[in-house]
Amino acid sequence: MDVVSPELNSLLPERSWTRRQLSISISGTPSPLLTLKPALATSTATTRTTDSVTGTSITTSGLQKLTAPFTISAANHQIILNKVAQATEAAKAAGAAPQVLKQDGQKLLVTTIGKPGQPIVLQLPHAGAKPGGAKPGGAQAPGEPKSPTPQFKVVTIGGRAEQKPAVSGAANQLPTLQAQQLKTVQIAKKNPTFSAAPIKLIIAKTVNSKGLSPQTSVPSVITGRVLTQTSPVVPPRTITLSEPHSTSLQSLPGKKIAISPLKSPSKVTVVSVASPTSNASQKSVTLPVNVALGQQILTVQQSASGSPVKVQTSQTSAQAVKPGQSVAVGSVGGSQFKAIIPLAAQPNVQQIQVPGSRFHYVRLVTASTASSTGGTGGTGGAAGTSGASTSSKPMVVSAGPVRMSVPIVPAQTVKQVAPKPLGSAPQVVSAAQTQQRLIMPATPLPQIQPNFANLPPGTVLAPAPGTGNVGYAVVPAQYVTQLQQSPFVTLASSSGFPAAPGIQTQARLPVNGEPAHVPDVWLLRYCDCFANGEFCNNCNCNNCFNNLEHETERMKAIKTCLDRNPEAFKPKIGKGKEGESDRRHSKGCNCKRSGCLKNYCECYEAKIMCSSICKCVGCKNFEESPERKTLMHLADAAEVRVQQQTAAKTKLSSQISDLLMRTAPVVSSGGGRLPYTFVTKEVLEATCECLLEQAKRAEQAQLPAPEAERLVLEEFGHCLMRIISSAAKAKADCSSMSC
DNA sequence: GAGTTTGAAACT
DNA sequence: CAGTTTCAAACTC
Repeated sequence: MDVVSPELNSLLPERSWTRRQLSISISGTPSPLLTLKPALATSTATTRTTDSVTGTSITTSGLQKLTAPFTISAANHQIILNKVAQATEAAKAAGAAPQVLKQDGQKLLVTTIGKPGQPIVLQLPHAGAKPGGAKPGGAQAPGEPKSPTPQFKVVTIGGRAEQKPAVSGAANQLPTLQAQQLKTVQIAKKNPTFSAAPIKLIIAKTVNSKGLSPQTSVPSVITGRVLTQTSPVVPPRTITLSEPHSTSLQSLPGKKIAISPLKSPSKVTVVSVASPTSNASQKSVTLPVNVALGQQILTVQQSASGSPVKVQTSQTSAQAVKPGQSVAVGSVGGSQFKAIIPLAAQPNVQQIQVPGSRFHYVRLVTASTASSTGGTGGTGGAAGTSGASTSSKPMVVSAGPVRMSVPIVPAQTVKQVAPKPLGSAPQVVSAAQTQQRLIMPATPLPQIQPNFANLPPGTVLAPAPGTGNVGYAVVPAQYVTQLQQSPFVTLASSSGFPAAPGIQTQARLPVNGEPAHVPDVWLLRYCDCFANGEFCNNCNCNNCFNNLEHETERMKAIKTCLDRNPEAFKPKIGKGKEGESDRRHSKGCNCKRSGCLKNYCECYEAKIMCSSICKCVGCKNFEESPERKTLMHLADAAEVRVQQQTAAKTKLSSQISDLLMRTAPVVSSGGGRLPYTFVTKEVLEATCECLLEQAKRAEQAQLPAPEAERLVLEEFGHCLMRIISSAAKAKADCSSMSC
């Protein structure tokens, strides 16, 4: 479950360590404290760094006792918890809340992901330790005692006693774990800004509601996870990982945030944020932990802006992700994460990819988002989203129906949302600008209520209450381009959804006000782009409605499809049942003639074998099928041949190119280097001079014209002969020199 | 490239 | 649930 190591404090503004509290709450959950699922040993420890405390039981404030032996030593600034796993296992068995060690308001969240019986060492900050560059240009809350920000060398989680640097090399590899999902996300480096306000770290996540525990239960549709630092004085401030300028996230050293998944208490998700101040800030930081089966680890790493981001999961191979791109892990409907990475190139457009959903979403952030100052935390189902010094608002996922939204403008004001170039502050095009047009009254579109679980195109992420005119639209990635090109403008309206306060709707119409033709939904059903939740782009489709110009109609079609089949936009290929590691078709194929050995078969096309849920006839796409084996062999052989041919072609091409380069004489002809080209500009000029000279001689001799022409032609022939002779000689010389 | 085959999706 | 329709991709020639 959600676990936060003390290093999380390094994410926070420079504040007194002893007054600092870290907590994790799920977006939408009222409790500001860490809602740790006790599936694995997790505990929250509040310690006093001035004293050395040893014992076996600490009464927590409202939480459980930590019965495991522990040692808190101020001398070495460590907290050693022994066999916490066992203790927390008991808590788990009892279904109890996470354990907390609490003294003087200082709280450490400890997880025992590792083996039972091995101690957990938490490196506490040294008294008087300096922030260590953790607060570049940060602001501190007025009146707040200025205290050094602790530097955490290491927080070892998972039964490892040795301390490791916060940023380590690739040597720290997770051990091979079965049924474990390792997810590594790098977060683009962000400009550090600071605020003393408490910080919430939100990792949006689509949640399978079935796996939600009471503590993490959120409104049924969507949820998020929030790491919260609470303060009795300053209202909580929320920062999402997606914030392009999220403050302390990148400015504090050594951050490892362990977050447990919402879905299942048996899973543990670890978010590790590398230190940007470290020289190895871009290196992979992997928390060396032993994780039990079924655990899920999400490692969030920080990297310099502009550097590629790698996403590593246990299911998919590493792939390069550009800064600003969203990184998606997991799959829709499961315990997946939606890690939102700031879009470096377009600060006000953040792409969000929902794992497995094949959708590419972007978050549109307006200037008001960036400039808005401070706000109280979220209310009700929606987590707090206001950020005092952040340039963009955290994505807030809320319960209930979610509706597409763009930055909402009060009254009749129209805002055009368009990606801005890198470096430019997010802006909202005001109504006075030329491209703005008032399209339609701000009325809700109740018919557009996509289910966030499915995250169809146009899903809305609502702004937090009290955050002003800020909305978030989750739209397909193509939306970004189309927003730039489209003559349409968006008009948002207030939401009428009681279950989703702040969720707003939008409606779009052509600029000329003409009502868009309602497309035949049927036409969209067979469009792969539409089925994939994408806008058509460079397709050959005629009268295409799957574009931004027909967004309203498209949204209706989406809703129609979802009404008909709530899983219409979910990927067909997913993981099998519990224990089935292989992928399989969610519905199974229905082939009759192809024997499931042609690409007509969706199973075969996905390179998976048919399963028991398939209704195919004469299926030959199973493990022992000789036809399938033969086909596989043939395919492999064909692939080998293609590779060999490609290699041969490449080699031949290279040889020819090399030969031409070596045999080409160094003869300049108009700047070009032409092989065996001797008719250069100089040769031509010389030849012409010879011909002219011959003509002058004929003229001086007063020869008749035909005779003069004959002399000129003869001279031309002599010139050609000399050119040819020179070329042959040069070639012979080149051959003799083996050049 | 045109025509045919095939299966998914939607409809009845 | 079965049959039909429609469609687009896969496939064949």
